[in-house]
Amino acid sequence: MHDPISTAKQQVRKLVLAAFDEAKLEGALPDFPMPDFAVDLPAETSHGDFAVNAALVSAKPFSMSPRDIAQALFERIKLADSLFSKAEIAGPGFLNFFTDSRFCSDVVLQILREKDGYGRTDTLHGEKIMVEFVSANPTGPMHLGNARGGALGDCLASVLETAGARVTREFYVNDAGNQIEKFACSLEARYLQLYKDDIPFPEDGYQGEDITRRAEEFAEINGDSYLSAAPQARRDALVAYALPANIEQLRHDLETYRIHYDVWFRESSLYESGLVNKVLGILKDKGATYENDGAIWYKATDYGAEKDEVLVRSNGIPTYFAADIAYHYDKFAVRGFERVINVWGADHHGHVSRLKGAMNAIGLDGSKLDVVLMQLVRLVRDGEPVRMSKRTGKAITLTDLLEEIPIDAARFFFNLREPKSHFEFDLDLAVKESSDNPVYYVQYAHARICSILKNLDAQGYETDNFDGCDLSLLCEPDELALIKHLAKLPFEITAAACEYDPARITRYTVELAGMFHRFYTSCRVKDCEADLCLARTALCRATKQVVANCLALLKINAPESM
RNA sequence: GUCUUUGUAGCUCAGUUGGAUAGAGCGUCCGCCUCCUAAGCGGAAGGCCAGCGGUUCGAAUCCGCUCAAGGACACCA
Repeated sequence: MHDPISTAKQQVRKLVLAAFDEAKLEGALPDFPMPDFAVDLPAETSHGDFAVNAALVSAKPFSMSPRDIAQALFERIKLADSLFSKAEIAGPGFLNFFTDSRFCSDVVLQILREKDGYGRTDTLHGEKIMVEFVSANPTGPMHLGNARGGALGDCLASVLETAGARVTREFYVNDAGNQIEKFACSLEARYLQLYKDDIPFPEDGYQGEDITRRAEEFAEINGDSYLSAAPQARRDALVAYALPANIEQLRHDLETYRIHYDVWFRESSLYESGLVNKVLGILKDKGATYENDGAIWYKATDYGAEKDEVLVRSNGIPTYFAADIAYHYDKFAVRGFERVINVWGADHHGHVSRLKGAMNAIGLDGSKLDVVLMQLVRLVRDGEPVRMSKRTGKAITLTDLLEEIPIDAARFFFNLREPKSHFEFDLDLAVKESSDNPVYYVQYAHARICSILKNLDAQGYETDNFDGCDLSLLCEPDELALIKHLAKLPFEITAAACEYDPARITRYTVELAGMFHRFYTSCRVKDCEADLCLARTALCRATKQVVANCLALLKINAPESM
């Protein structure tokens, strides 16, 4: 529950502000408030562990040169009893702070103590958050966009949990509305085609083989008994069979992908509970609707939109938009989520402001809804783009993908980049079980550590009890770099949670693996002096713990051997 | 046309919210196993941060315009 980086940053800030107050009292600096300044982690190790730009940002208001301000502050900074052993003025006026060896020792001890709890913070204070993701249409199998959305949403939820939120993972089942109608007509055509020639397939129907397969399954159970049934009854029966089967398939495929939902929320339940009508009533009472051409419209233009939207079609059936407003009413007003995050494909971006506006219109706070827009995936094989339209039926499905590449690789790759990046998924690379593939690089680090510990253990070395271990012996550059990176995990979790970017953790893990491999190459654990050996064993164990914690969060296996 | 995302090494991408000499992986070239896993490590080459202006101590990052690519603009979801 403790973040070493944030703690150190706060201490730096306090030290600088105390020095500033003293300098003001002594007349060395003018009696102005200190402007906001940053405490950064420099990329360059020679710039110390924490860099402060206070002197640069205050140069103008103080009408002084940055170096002079830095000097005045530097002379009054008291490092006694702090986490730092040294401060210095550098470059145009930065104040750089160097951590004491105690900082690194404490980090290793903290990890060994907190074990799989290391990385957790209370940043979000138990906030009740829903993450709704994938929510693929139950009219067919999932595609690669769902694969990305799944890995992203699931890991985002994990990151929020690790940052202290109470998170619900939810799948919105679109089991009502137009696409179900289309689904029914497609199934009906396939069913009839089993028995008759010259049955036309609907022009806008779902052409996937899965539809044909469901129709065949239905025929195996019911035979031709529905040939003579009334069309509506026939379609209802087909949907009553195929829809639950499809939903079960979605659930199964997602479980295979290691995604487990807390709630499967059905769109149809919004009609059954009357919530859609209730929300339409609220909008009407607020005067936010009007009638035109037999349809009920929502005055979106009153709430910042460019044009109005249909809520109820002239045929009396509410639109998806109406149901979505009701759905979000349910999320906030009925179930009391403090924050809701929806992971959507970027092709839905136009819907974001409309929905938020409508939430405001019915008295909710649209700013509590955050939508993570994810750019769609472009699949590439042999350097050629692969089309993935559901309607062509030639789509690569999530299931196809997972048969072709390991789940570890899929989850890793789909979480390697920011949601908003235009993603090019190289199938050939993901399939490769070689060092080109970064997931193996990370897993190998874990396996390597396990192997070291196993060897030490077999030879009678202590690998689990580090009482009295002198961790200050860890002072090689590669050791310090590794420990300082270990220290960043809680900070990275917080950043990933705040920025809705779980890919930060994947990248952090790759960097961590690299630092371990470097440490491994330059520092031998075995065959060195006993105290140093014990300290390095402790560092190995701590590193193993952090790699394992990250991979657990991403739901990627951490192998003991490879 | 309007809105939106993106443009950084040959390729795929980072860049800690405006900081110091712009980084990593892959690919290319050159090295490193008598030794805890070489699925590893080190080094070299590779850049007008799409372009032009602006804001200030300081810009890949912020604000305009231009160019290029993806996406959205339904009584679909």
